[in-house]
Amino acid sequence: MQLTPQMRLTTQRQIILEELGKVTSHPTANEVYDMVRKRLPRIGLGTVYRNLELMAETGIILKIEVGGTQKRFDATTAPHYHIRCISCGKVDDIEIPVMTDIDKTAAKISQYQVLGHHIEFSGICSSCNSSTVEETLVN
Amino acid sequence: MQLTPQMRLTTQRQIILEELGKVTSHPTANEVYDMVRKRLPRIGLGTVYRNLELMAETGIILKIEVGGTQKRFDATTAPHYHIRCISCGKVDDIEIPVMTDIDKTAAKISQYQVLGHHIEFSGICSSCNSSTVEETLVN
DNA sequence: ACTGTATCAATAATAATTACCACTCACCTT
DNA sequence: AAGGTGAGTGGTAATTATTATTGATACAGT
Repeated sequence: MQLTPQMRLTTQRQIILEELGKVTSHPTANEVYDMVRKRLPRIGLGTVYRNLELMAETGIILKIEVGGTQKRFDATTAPHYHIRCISCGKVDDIEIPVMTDIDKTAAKISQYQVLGHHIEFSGICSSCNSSTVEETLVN
Repeated sequence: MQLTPQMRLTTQRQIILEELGKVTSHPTANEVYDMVRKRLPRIGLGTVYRNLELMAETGIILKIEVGGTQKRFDATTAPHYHIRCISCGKVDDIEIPVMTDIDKTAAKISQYQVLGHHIEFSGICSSCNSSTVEETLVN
């Protein structure tokens, strides 16, 4: 973990980062909390929020603030796109090559200083797709 | 407004839709509430939320649920992309041609049944850009 | 060991949205 | 046009996700 001089490598931070790195999904703060709590039962939810936010600021992890009501976090910082299941809310990476040129196109036609872009696909994941209509109605 | 048989055309709905249609920005529910309240001072915030959600479901308007903490609404339902100012949170349309082919590419390489995609650019809008650092600190 | 600061866990506060409920009014039937 | 009915409303409470506060604790440098 890239630390600034006054930043401490605490057990909580190590474990939050380790657990986030273990999964390929994009957990919410609460899901990270559940994962970390198995190893650190006394950790506070606020600590998880604070540190995920902090790591996102320093660029160690990625904060995905897209569809859905909750923020999600991603240990992979290299630019990539996401796909969200509209049924269960799960977010996966999608291996579509990143379009580096459209930022320039955007800059030309808009009044904005363009910093980047993100693509989010929406769809239905395989597990939700195999569910029957009856099961979907239960959710 | 496209109504289902048991759906009623109330004054509230008409005015919400009218006011949303007047602006090219993408107001939040609360901003729509402020706009509508000028003509219907006794309208409830819940009514605005309920009807924006309903109109988004029936496809009359578009719900933009991407970056930022609040949902935003758009009277233009034709597919198009957005650009968000990371400083003030404002969302504008961006006139980049919609890529119809990448959904098929996404479908091929993912396990999902792909339904669509959305691109959100991020940047700094002209008014925020012209602000001095001092002014930015005040916000 | 002492002091200053970073971080913690617990909890309170906030922001955005949704749910609830008694009353109202848009629309159908006559 | 008048009456009946249930979808919709406004006001408020509840919920959800997140952030701030606080007092305690741990660590680094002297």
